[in-house]
Amino acid sequence: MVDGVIKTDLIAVLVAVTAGQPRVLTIEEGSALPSGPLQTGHRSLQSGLRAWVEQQTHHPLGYVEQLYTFADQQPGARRSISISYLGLSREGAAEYPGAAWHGWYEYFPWEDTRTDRPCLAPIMEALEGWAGGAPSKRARVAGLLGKDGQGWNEDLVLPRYELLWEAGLVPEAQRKEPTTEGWLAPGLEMTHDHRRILATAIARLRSKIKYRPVVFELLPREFTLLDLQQTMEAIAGRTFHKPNFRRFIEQSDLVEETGRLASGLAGRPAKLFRFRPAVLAERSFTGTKLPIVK
Amino acid sequence: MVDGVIKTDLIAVLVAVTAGQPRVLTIEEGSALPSGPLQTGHRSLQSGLRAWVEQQTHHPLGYVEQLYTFADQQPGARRSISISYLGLSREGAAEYPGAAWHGWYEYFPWEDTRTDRPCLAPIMEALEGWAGGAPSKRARVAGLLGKDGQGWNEDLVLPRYELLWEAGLVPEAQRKEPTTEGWLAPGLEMTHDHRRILATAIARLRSKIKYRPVVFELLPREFTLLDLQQTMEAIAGRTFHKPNFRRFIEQSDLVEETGRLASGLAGRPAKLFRFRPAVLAERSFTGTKLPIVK
DNA sequence: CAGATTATACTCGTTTTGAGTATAAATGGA
DNA sequence: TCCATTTATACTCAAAACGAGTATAATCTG
Repeated sequence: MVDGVIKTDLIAVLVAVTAGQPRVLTIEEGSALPSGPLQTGHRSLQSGLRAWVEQQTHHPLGYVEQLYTFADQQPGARRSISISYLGLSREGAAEYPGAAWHGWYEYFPWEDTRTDRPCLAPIMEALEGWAGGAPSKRARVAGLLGKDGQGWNEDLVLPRYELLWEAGLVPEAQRKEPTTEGWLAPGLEMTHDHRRILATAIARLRSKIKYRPVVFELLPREFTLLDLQQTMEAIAGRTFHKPNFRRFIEQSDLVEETGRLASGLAGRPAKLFRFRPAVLAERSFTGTKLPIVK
Repeated sequence: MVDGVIKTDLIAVLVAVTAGQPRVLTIEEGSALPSGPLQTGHRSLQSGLRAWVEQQTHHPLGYVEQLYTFADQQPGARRSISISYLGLSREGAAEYPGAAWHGWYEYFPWEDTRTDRPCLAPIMEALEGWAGGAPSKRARVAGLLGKDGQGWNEDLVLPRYELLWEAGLVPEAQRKEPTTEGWLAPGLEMTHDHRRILATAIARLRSKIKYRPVVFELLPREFTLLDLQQTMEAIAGRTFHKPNFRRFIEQSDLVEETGRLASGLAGRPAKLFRFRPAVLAERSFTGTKLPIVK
């Protein structure tokens, strides 16, 4: 093996939000993300990624941004590099055999604070058992999970996952060094470090949506303000204060009325909006915080 | 050449702030960043980076975070991947032959808005000439450079550099397709795409410093509030309102008094501060905007 | 000791947040 | 038909944060 010469994989986390649930495009029964090796024929990293995703899922790749580059440390085996990407899109009508959309909270049930989280209590208990009397470990658990949801920071998806890994509460951790068969946190598993990559993608999207207008990649051309709010709530895993959310959207000059009304549903019909052209051409939306309900 | 097997380089942007000037560690007379191929002996990407930086500059690598992964598209040549990193540190006393700290505004004179920028007028002029009558190009120029510093967004370092590249105003652009010998923007050049990587690093740091307490990596253990302000100003390339900056720091619970006073300089001696332990253990500092002087 | 220099402490009006209430326009069943 | 239900939209109001100043304190220099 020549120094500096290495196998390179491209991995995609493709996200859509359907009916208030964020979903991720998977292959192999939801246990893996679309991926494949970078090949000589690929003109660029992104076009290589595009080729693999379209071959494996027949889903077109829209907005894409780079996430992170990992090195796999397989002892004995050839080293490999994984370059991961986050893509935003909408769930298509056509399904392709082998490809399926899965709710991302199936993989991270503790990350959805919009509803009650029955899983949280046992996780806290297991983590406190793991931390024992060590003050630094106890502080880490408290800082990442918060006391009864107090001070929950939705951006810390990856540190929380890594904490569960260190505590041996996710099956992936058992793969490398199978210790005592203990209690495991709920949530679907993935091959290799794909679940870790998904955690990275969720964190990135949760953080980015606050200061960059990327939501519109996830919505149809026309939508109601409630659609917009629920899409952002789904991603953040939190609920927002409705009047303040509207004010926030108005102030940021994000959308404009189309003049049409939504129909069919119960209650007073909502106005339909579209994103303003300046927003689509990448604009501010800067710095403001989301009006999260306490 | 086997599919998916590729040469991988590690590149470091090491930043320090000395005497109110941000500096970057370079080799080869300031024309290149420390870098080298990933090797079999390297235990991880970061440890490989560490080895190269220490070999080429004898400077220890402290806080490091990944920046971006590029693919080089050399027609005919073997494809290569570059994984770039941002490191924060302090300028050491010892110098190593071949390694040198250069002010980062030597490479991007137009990015330092703390003082007058005589370079800005000719750059605007050249860009307006390039844009001609095309409205989309004119809008892009106006949005990125602002009208006489109005609405300058310090985070857009990379888009501005790319604009200059497209307009043929940086020498790197001439390397690929040497066109007419026109006027060039001031600023030092670098090999390959190293100046582009530096732009990425500056942008990342400017953005990150607003919502994460990373400054302390750049300051000594004890410092005055003015030291802190000037370090942040150097990075942002802007000046802040002093009373409001102090209020901002107090509110964010970032620092605590050490009880000692700075000595030796003119004027009333300043209290010395240190970062609070909770900050070093990665805490909030979230969302707030910097008190920029208008 | 006077003046320059730097640090630090307040003030004050404006904007932005957080939280809540009131009214409007549809649907659906009694 | 009418009334309860549901959803949308429009205001209100106090607290906190922000932007832009001014005033005072403690040093050094000559």
